[in-house]
Amino acid sequence: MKNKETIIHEAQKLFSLNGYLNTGINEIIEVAGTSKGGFYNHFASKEELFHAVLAESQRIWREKVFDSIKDSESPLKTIVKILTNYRDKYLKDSENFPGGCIFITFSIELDDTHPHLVKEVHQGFQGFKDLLKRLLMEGIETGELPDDLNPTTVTEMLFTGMLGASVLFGVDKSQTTLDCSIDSLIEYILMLSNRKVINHIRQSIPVGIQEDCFDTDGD
Amino acid sequence: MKNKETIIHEAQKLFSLNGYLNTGINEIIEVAGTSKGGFYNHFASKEELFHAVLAESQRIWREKVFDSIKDSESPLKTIVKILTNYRDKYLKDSENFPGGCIFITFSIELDDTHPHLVKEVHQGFQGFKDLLKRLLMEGIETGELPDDLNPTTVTEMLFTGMLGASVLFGVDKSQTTLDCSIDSLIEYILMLSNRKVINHIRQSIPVGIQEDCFDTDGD
DNA sequence: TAAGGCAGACAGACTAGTCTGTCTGAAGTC
DNA sequence: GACTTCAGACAGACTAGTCTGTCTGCCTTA
Repeated sequence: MKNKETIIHEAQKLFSLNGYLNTGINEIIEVAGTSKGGFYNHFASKEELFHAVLAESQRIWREKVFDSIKDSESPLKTIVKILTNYRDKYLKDSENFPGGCIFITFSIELDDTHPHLVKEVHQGFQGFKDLLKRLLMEGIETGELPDDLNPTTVTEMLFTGMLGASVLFGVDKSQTTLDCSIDSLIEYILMLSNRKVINHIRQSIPVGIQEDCFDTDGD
Repeated sequence: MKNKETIIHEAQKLFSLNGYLNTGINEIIEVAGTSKGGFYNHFASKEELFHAVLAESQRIWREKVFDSIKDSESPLKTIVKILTNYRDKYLKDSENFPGGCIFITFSIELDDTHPHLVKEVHQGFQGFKDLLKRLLMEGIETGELPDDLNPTTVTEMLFTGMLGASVLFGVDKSQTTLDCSIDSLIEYILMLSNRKVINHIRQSIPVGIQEDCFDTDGD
């Protein structure tokens, strides 16, 4: 591996663990086995390294999350495959991302202080949400999902579930917890796929309702 | 407001926005309208301030999230109230937490580099999960929830959903998105509360299943 | 006068980035 | 093949500025 690639790879790991702002150039060059001169020969600034790491992370993310997904497969199968890929091939990839999902780390760390850096990250989030929504709408078309299902709501549920699972995994590093989180999401989307039953349920639950729809104790 | 309280309050806001490591003492004392001497007269170190801010944040969190929750209410009502409180009274509280959930910020930022600082945060996460699980089990006892519901799985789903909603809200600052995320969670728990229907669904969906349970295109 | 609270100069360790010089290996010439 | 030239990768001392934390002394209040 060339020096530049080594720097990107090691920086990616350190950024994933410590964040961008709290990883020093000195730390990076030490781990990468190079020097200030070696570093600044390849990168004009730390920020340029950030963009290189982000691009590489996105490449790996796509590679992992969309692994063995065929266009011919049903939309629902694709969503489930994305969820398991995200869990097993991306989040558990401690070689590239030992500190957990690097996009969440960047986002939390930089969104209020360095918005220009995370703009790209947020665009990635939005793009992924759009993809999920598109798959859900395709699922409605193919009949796998009920046609009164709200794709926006379900997309939000899936996406926040994935974000939350990553955060929690970063916290306790427990693969069991992670498995459970993602399994719950899969269960959720499969539950929705049973059309007759779900139609009946959803009719009685408008969005935004709070207390008055379940009077079990009759107060 | 006394000088010490002002420092804690302003530090809380800055930590919420920039994180702990990336907020300087100079920035804090400037916003708080004091000086190094004024600061170190009240706090032995920046770390001592961290603990003071954390304690204050936890106090506010409890106050907001458990606001107007009565012991007499049904477990399911309590869960829904916690979810709406979390959204409307805690996450939208830009006076105290302009940068979003401070516990997630701390957790993401510090879990790999300063584990001793976030230990308390993670204990708080666990305590809240335990509370949710207890409420779910109570709900099963009262008959609001089906008795074959897996409290661990549902707890995980609710908790990761809340985490994810906070992260996403921190990203796009859209109250609409936040409302949608939390509404989806409420919808989810209400969906589970319909016992007869859910029993039927859940029988056919074992945890951890992936592709082979929905052969819609028969390959 | 005594004491606590606080302002701000300061120390020393850190940061990102610069600059000078060295070393290696490829290309060109005899 | 032997020698020269030179581009560019790289090492590491350096600058300028930031960080946390210390210390002295002033100012207010009792």
